[in-house]
Amino acid sequence: MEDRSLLENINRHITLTENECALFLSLLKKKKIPRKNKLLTQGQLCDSIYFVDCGALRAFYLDVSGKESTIMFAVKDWWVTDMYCFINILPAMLTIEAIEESTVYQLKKNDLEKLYQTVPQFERFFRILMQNAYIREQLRVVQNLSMTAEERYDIFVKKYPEVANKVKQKQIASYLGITAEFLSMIKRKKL
Amino acid sequence: MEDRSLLENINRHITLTENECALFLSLLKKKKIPRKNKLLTQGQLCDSIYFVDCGALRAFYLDVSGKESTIMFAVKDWWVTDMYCFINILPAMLTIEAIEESTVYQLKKNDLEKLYQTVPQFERFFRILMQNAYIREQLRVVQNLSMTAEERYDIFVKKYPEVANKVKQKQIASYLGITAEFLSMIKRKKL
DNA sequence: TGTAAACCTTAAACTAGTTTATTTTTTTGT
DNA sequence: ACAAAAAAATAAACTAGTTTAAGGTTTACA
Repeated sequence: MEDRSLLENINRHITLTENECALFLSLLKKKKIPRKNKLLTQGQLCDSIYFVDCGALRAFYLDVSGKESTIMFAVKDWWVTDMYCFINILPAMLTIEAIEESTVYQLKKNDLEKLYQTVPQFERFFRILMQNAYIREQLRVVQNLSMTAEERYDIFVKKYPEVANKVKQKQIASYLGITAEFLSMIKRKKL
Repeated sequence: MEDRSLLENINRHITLTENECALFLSLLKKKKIPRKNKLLTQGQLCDSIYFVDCGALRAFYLDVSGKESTIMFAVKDWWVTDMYCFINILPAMLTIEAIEESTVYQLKKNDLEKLYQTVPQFERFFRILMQNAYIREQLRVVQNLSMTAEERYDIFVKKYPEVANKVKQKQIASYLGITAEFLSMIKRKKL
């Protein structure tokens, strides 16, 4: 078995029996996503959540004018989906794209619901997951409201150095809510 | 008993026995917060989460330069706390203030942990609560990144009309991440 | 290995939103 | 009901971040 990182991720918060582990693993489907391919495309029904085993992905919103806003990067050990559309089983607002070749475990909405019923501990696991996600997004809102682009850039690089090294500058800019040109200016100023 | 709105809030997502209900209610402490008083002050240990029975409150972050950023408004049926500091039992980063006289139910962190153990259904309840909170914040991030202040204002008024009518304009401005002066300009333009 | 495409930089003109200051209006506590 | 304080409006000068456009550099893949 080579699903260690996923099980470790789960064991950090709940304790499962052998059988429960086996059941959980049986619901997952391993997927390999080549670089630049999409795990989810805007408009397509979003019925799955994904755990990243390796690689790096980016979730972004494409507005009518063609501008991309990066919502999140997902690297090893992150869970990713378009949560709003996943929960309400709606066509996705977000697109999720592999920045580099990635391997993910897919868990379908129906199977997750089944899981909640047969192994209620997963309610706890996802409660903690959602809690952390909420806290993270709320912190980001505070920062977007109260800080300059430069401050936000510094914090981003400090908080996610592996991501900052891996992704394109224009993608970082679109995560920070600024243009690639302005980010370039910010960086020059630092030299 | 006059705790109907809280129990209805909970029954929307989980089903409790009489005993479980009674246990839950026994952990709550009703608090009346006069207008302009604080439920939580920046720097003070945040060990409770609150359910708003009536009234209206505002959670905001005060930065070093003295600028306030409104993180959320909480009216009837909302849960509110400084989630990051609540979860990690840290001094609060946020201040929560009553905009008008409000009544809340206080639930302490320790009691919530107890509740998770004795009535695991609450894991489900708070899983759903956190999920909704996450989705809400994520949507806000998308809007902050991709929309102008005017668009964000229109959406805010449409989404939370009761709040928009109740709170001061400068508080709405600080929720949108703009100055009160600029919001004033936006509104004039609409006439 | 070459070449097209994507990315990054630079810079000048521009604009959305800020700052500061003054006046008017509304709210509040007594 | 009144005085004081807080909030809202207006306006001019300013600045953080955008837009457009051009040139230079790296990346991808045929």
